[in-house]
Amino acid sequence: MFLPDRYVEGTCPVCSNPEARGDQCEKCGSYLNPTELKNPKSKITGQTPVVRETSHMYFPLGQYQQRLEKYIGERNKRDGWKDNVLNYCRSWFKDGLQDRAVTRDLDWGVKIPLQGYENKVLYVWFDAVLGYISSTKEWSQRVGKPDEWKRFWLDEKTKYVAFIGKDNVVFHCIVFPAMLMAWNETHDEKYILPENVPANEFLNYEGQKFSKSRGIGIDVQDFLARYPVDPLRYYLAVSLPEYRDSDFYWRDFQAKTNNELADILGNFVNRTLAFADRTFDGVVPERGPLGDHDRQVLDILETTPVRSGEYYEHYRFRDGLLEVMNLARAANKYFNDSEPWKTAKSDRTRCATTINVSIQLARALAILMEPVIPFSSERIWKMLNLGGTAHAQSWDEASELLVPDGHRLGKTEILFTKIEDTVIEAELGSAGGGQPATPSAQPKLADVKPTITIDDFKKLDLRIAKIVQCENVPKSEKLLKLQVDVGTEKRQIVAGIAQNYKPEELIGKSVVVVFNLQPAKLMGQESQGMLLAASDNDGKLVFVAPSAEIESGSVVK
RNA sequence: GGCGGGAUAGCUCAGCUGGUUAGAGCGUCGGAAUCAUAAUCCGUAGGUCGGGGGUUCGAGUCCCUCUCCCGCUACCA
Repeated sequence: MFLPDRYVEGTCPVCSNPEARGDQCEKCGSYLNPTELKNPKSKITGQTPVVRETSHMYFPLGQYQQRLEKYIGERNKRDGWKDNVLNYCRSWFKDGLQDRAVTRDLDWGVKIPLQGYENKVLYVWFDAVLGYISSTKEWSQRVGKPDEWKRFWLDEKTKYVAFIGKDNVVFHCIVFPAMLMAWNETHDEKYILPENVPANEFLNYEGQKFSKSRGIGIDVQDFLARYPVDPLRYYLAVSLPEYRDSDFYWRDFQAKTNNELADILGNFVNRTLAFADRTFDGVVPERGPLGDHDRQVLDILETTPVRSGEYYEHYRFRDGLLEVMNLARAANKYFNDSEPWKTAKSDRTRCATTINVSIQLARALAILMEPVIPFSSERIWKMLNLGGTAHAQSWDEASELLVPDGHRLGKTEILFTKIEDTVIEAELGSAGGGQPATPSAQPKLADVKPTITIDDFKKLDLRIAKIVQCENVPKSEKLLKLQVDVGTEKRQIVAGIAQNYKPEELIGKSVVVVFNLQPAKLMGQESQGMLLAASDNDGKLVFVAPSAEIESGSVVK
């Protein structure tokens, strides 16, 4: 078989690290080809791999370095790229871009659609980015407009922004643009290049990394079956990992939903419409002469779309959203300061003006919040009984007072339901605060291996061994060095169970070992065999032991 | 161990090329108000900007070092 690059191990030509992988040296970070390694060894068998001739297709990435640097420089100047993205790219340019093989000799993956290449597949990141284009083509066929995809990829006026996580910067800033440049050189169809790649950091879950296999995190389907989508969208927008990793905390989710969405935004819309309903029979009252309070809040209304829009244009979503929420806060203050419940009795004109302006504010909020909470925005729009959709309104006209006097309002309803403590506690598990939620999905079992014969099994020589001595392996996090008695002799076994057992608690214990395993060196320590242990999905690990006392060296079969 | 990213108010985070009394949202506490999903509004408190050096007239912001977190990776049960 052809070894995948990463299964070839050898000495790094850059930093002489003896354990560099065929695709990358972990020590110095260099990206390598397997043949660049000195003393290459198969990671599977330990044998020296033989270089077998095969033909691969290469992408001449090196030829594009200058153009890529120019391209990124220009786009940065035009659209302001993020520092972390630029730094990442610079380090690549500094090392010099290398030509990259874009095919692999694997039996899975996207096949090369050419004669003579039946056994080859595309390198995963080469086809993944192309999938962006393929999927729009597929979509346009499905909707019966086979050319519609061209609007996305071939129209110079289209602004292509790649929203990604920090681990994908190189493919979206360097590899994919180079691929598109290469195509554009020789074809009449000219593809557009990313205008910006505002990579985010990572979103974690209750202080831990999201992990599907370990069941850590949220299953969106599952989540949406229990909660409406808008609070999640709001929470994600407000805690987006724009500059550093951030966390999804259930407590925080609850607080943002209750204290911000429901209390500030939802309550303003509600108190305004409820007031209009009761005092003006659900009809927009006439806006009279403006007072100081009116003018103040209208000033804020006027600048909000501009300021917020400015942030959004620069991919600063948290700040953009904060500006809009500040408008909602100002609206509440305005309502308070104007005291319409008093002027309703003392100064009807004044009261009418306050409510009129408040309704204009509600309309503006529906439009300005729409990118983040589209469904709730449409609900506000309906409550205001305005035609069309909030989505279709012009951002810049959000600040105009377009709800006419005498307009009949729709039915008022609660916009956001608060999340009770008990619900959050249930999510966190009865064990209580701060703990990650128990995975709702079934734990994933290890892949089932192919059936073996009894003869295969007989190749294993399993024996009972008693641990007579045990110590930590220096500079290792997982390894313990064991001296075991296997009846006829003593052996040294290195086992990766240091995170689950302390050396002293193992002494005197009987375990099962693989007696005829080829010896290996781990962290410089000779290991003559292998200790059997069981592990679960959370990395918990227990060694296998006989159920009763039995002589060391006994054969397990 | 290697590589990378962090460490700023109780919490979540902003602080650009170093420059006046370090900011926001939420939370705390006190007050006002009562139209509203007990929602709102005002005010208050709270930080040796992880520790220690250094550069500088001046550092959260630059350099060195240490500590601690997190991730990846190597150790493969």
